[in-house]
Formats: sequence, C-alpha cells, structure tokens
Amino acid sequence: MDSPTDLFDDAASQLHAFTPSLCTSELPGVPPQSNGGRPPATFRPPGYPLIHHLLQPGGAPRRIGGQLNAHNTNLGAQRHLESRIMEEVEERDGQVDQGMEGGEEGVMEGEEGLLGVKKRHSNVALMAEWSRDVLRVKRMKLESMVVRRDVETAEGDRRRERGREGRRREREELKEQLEEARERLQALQEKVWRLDGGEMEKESLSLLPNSPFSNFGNHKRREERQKEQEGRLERGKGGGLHIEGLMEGAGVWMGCGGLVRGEWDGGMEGGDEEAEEGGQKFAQALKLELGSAVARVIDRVLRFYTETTDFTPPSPPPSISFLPSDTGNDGGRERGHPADLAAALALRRSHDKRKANPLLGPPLPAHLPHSHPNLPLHHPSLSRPPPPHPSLLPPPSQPKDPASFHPSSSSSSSSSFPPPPPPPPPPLPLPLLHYSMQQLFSRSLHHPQLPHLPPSHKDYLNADPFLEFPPHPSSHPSFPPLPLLGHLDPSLAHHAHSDRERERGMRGDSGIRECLCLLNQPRVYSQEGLSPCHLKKAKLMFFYTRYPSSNTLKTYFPDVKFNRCVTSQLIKWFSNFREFFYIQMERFARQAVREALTRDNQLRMGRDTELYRILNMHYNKSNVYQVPERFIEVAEVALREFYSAIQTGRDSDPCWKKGIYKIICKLDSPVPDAFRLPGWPCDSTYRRT
DNA sequence: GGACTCCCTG
DNA sequence: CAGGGAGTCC
Repeated sequence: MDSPTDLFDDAASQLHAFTPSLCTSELPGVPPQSNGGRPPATFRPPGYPLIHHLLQPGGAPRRIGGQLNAHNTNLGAQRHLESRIMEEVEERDGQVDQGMEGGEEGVMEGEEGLLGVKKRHSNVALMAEWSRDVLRVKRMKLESMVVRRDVETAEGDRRRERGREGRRREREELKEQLEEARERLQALQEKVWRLDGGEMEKESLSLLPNSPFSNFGNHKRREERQKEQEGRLERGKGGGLHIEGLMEGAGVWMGCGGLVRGEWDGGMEGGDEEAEEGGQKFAQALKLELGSAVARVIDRVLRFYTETTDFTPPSPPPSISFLPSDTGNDGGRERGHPADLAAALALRRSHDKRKANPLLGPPLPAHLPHSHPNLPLHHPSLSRPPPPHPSLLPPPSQPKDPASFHPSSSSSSSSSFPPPPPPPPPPLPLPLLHYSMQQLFSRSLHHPQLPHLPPSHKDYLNADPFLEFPPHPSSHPSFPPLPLLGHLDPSLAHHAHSDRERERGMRGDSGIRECLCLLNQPRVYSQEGLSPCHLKKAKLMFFYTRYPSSNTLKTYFPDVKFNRCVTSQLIKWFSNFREFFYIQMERFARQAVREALTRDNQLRMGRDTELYRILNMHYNKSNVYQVPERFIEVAEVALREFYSAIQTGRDSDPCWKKGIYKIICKLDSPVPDAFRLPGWPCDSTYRRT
C-alpha cells in the first residue's frame, strides 16, 4: 500500500468482492464454485483491475463505470460520446500516420482544457465525470496509437515504395480528416455540457480547440504548461488541493510524451524496422505508463477527498469521523484512507443507484427449531398419524413431491409453478469517482462513531441463530453480503471470506469492513413516515411473525420515527398480510376438501406448489429472499387447520376461524437480527453486491 | 378507554 | 393497501 498503484489495486480488489455484477447468474457457464459467484478472473485480472480494459488490444470499450443510475441525465450523452469517439478512432484505422503526433499534442492540450474547467468546477460529481472523460480520451488515444502501429507494420512495404511524398499527401489528408473529426467531437462535447446543466463556463469549451486532433506539434508550449501545472500542484498542497492538481500532477502522459518525442519519433524518422521496433517499445511503455498513470489519478483524487473532507463537513458533531478512532494501526483502517474510501465509494454508488433493486442475501433461519412447542401437529378431527407430523419436517430440497398439495393438483399446472428464477442482477456500477463521493461523505457525517452505537444496535452485530446459508451460497441469490455476515456471524463470514480472500490474493478487507460498518450504522435522523422499503421489510418479516407487537415493530424499524399513525399503519399492514394469508389458506383448504385430499402429504406446501408461489409472490415479490422453512411449516399448519375445520363442518360457525388464528399466532418465531438494520433490505449495502 | 384484531369495502 | 366499523381484551 505504499505506491499509489498498489493502493489503487487494493481498493479495486476490494471493490471487486462487492460489486453487484459478481453474480454467477450474469455469467452463464461459469461454475459458481470456481469463482465464488463472481466473474472469471479474465474479467478483471489482478494488477490493474480497473484499467484492464484500457489495455486490451481492441480497446475493449467495456465501460467500467458505464452503468450510471437512471437519474443521471448525462448517461446517454456520455455513452454516445464515447461510442462516437471510438468510431472516430476506428475511422482513422489505416489512415493515421505521423501526423497523429500533433494529435497527441492535442490530447494533451485537450486535457488541459478539461483541467481548466475542473479548477472552476467544484462540483465533486462532475469532477468525477470529468476524470472519466479524461481517461476516456486517453484510452482513445492509446487505441489509436496501437492501431497506428499495426497499420504501420502492415503497410510498411508499400510505404517503402511510395516514399516520403506519398506520406506527405497522406498526412495532409489526415489533417483534414482530423479537423473534421475535431469538429464532430466538439459538437458532441457541447451536447454533453449542455446536459450537464449548462452551468459550465464558456471557458470549459477550451477543450475543443485543443482537442486531440488539433494543434499539431508545439511541444515547447506543452512543456511550459506542464511546468506551470506542476507549480500549481505544489501550491495546491499548501492551500488546499485543486482538482487540476490531482489530474495534472498525475502526469498521465508525461512519460509517454517523452516516448513520443524520443523513441517513437526517432523510429518513424529512421528505417521501417526501427519504426516498428520503436512502435512496439512505445506501445509497451504506453501500457505501463497508462496503468500507473491512471492509478496515480485515482490516488490523487481519493487523497484529495480525504483531505478535503477534513475541513468541509457542514456541521459535524464533534465526535464524528469516518472511521472509529480505535481501529488500531492497520494502514487500511486509517481514517479516510483512500482504499477505504474507494471501497466505500463504490458501495455508496451502488447503494444510490440501485435503490429500487431487489435485495440480495437475507438470511434463512438457521438452527431453526423444527417443531414449535405449541405447534398443533395433529388435529383430532383429522385421521392423520399422531405427532411428530412428518410433513412438518419436509425435506427442503424436494424438487417435486407428487404428493405435495397442489392447489390445482388435478391439473398439470400443479407443478408448473416453480419459484421464478431470481431476477438478473442489476448492472454493475463500478466507477470510483462520481457524485457518490458526496453521497458518501454527507452520509458518513450523519453516522455516529461506532463506539457511540446504542447497545441495541451493537447487539445486532452479533451472531444470529436464525441466519443460515443456502446449500450453495456462491450460486444462491440469498447469499448475504460479506459485511453482513461478518457482523452477524463471524464463523459464517469466515467461509465466504476465505473464498474472497483467495480470489483477492489474500488481501485483508478490514478497510472495507470498516466502511461497511460505517454504512450499517443507524441513521441519526429517523424517518417520519413509512416507505415502500419499510413495506417490503414488513412483508419479509411476515415470514417470521404474523402477529408482531408494536414494540417488536419499533425494534425492527429503528429508522422510523414512531407515532400513533405510523404504528397503526404498520399494524394495519400486518393485519392485511394476515388477511391475505388466511384467505389463501382457506381457499386452498377448501379446494383440498373438494378434491378429497386427505392424506397428510397432500396437505403440504412444497416450494413447487401454487400456494407457495402465491404467497411468495405476495410477500417476497422480487423473490430474492428465500422463504424460510419455518414459514412453510406454519402455512402447512394453517392449511391443515382450515382443512380440518372445513371438512368437519365447523366452518358453519361464524367464529370458526378464531381457533385457527389462535393457533397461528402462537407460531411466531423471532425475526432475524438482520431486519433490525436500518435501511434493510433496500439499502444495497446489505445486498450481495 | 386504549390497543388490537377481524371484517368489509373501495 | 387503506379506511372504518365492530368486537374483544386488559
């Protein structure tokens, strides 16, 4: 963690372990056990994970941060711009010659134009966008250079014959084309800026005259500017860093510039073999330089925010800090450590972008008591075997139990409703630098330090006996996120952790854990009303408790400011849940009576039954929470009670359901502690990412 | 009387 | 899912 490159690498690796795209379902054909539910190593190899795509021969325009959230209005325009830029590069394939040298100069100056804008633009989010734009331009340049080298090699013989005169003509044509391209780029840039809210200063467009395809030559001017920039960077260290310093000081192209002027140019001036050799050298050096330069940029930006946040909190309580003060001397845990920040940034970003996405990874009840002490296993009116009833201990993974109760069991549709497959994982938001920085920091400031956690919130960081993993965590959508595991059950976390450690080259994740710890802390400001997220949580809670007390509700909705209205609304919700539950039970029980399904196993609610599907659809619509076995047991009890009452004619009594209600209300089980987490399950922090 | 629940209705 | 009436329990 000494060099910025290492730092960047480490942060990226940590991000890797928590990125939402790391879902096997997104990568068909990839054995889950081999990658732990994450993409194959080729997706982002160690070394420069985030810039790997930059170094692909074909440019591999896989946009790391391409998946912006829906409310980012720049997304479309930026993607468009990017693709157009790539087209520009491809258009020049086979045409680019030494004239590009001037184009490179244009890149440099274009960057400076960008940087000049950044200096005036304090918006953090935009800065991040800018940084990506800069990187994109650089990538484009890299690709054009590689393409140029290939073209040079292929056309070497021909060029030898044509001689210098032909090249001169080519160069002139190129200039024209480049000029044309420059204008198109300008138009695209203007579009982007307009989308940015139009608050860019006119000067921001200074990029355009200095675009990558103009201003041939003029090295001297550039060097002077570099010196000037370095000077500014030094000054910035004294009085607060400027964004320009971050970017310029990274010296992304300084090393390459030397190569361009030296070996590359020399090769071009000399023989063709020399040119080829120089080109290869240049390409190699370019790769290396680009990798480290990007790392430096990231590092500087992160460092910038680390330092900036030291003095910019709007009204932070005295005790507030990003990380606990007693986290030891681990470098990765240092307050505001860039790696930590990078990880947290990505988490916050994914959080912000996937508010509406389904949760992933809630627990299953582990060590679940398979028979409740008050569980009515056998109704006297039913000619069933005495308890323990075998149907209350169903094999959880029965693919298809022909004897299971199917609501429309007479039809072939009875088993045609397996639980729908989990929805595809949300797109991968990976960029490190965006408005999420602001989100992260503003939110972090609202989080008290860990030591200030109220006892009740420290408790739920402990192991939870009702947490359980699916048989194949790596491939199951309910696999909880590592941080949650770590908080809830260290032993469970260990298993997942070890896999991730292997993948990440045995790097520690203490830093990211701290960040997640931070994000998991309760909000200082309670919410007045109930949100759809609360409704979602309430529905999932129904899997465990049908009759929660108001105190229980208060416990499990810590981020809600309770008043009479909110309390009664929550209670009303559960009343509605029960109503739906009982209606379904009665409905399917009556159907069973009609079809004379008297055998025990015909009154079961397997996971492949219609009844299960309906209940799952109602309480777990996104189907990303595995219905706990306990709930299935309770539902089966209710089903049998209804069946028994109907079969024996007790349903003629107006109060015939009351006995059933009384039985069911005794079957409540504890709600997993994960439900106590504020923001759960909607907060992406708690999802498998 | 307050809290809670069920039932009905929209 | 919410509103409201009616019933029950403490």
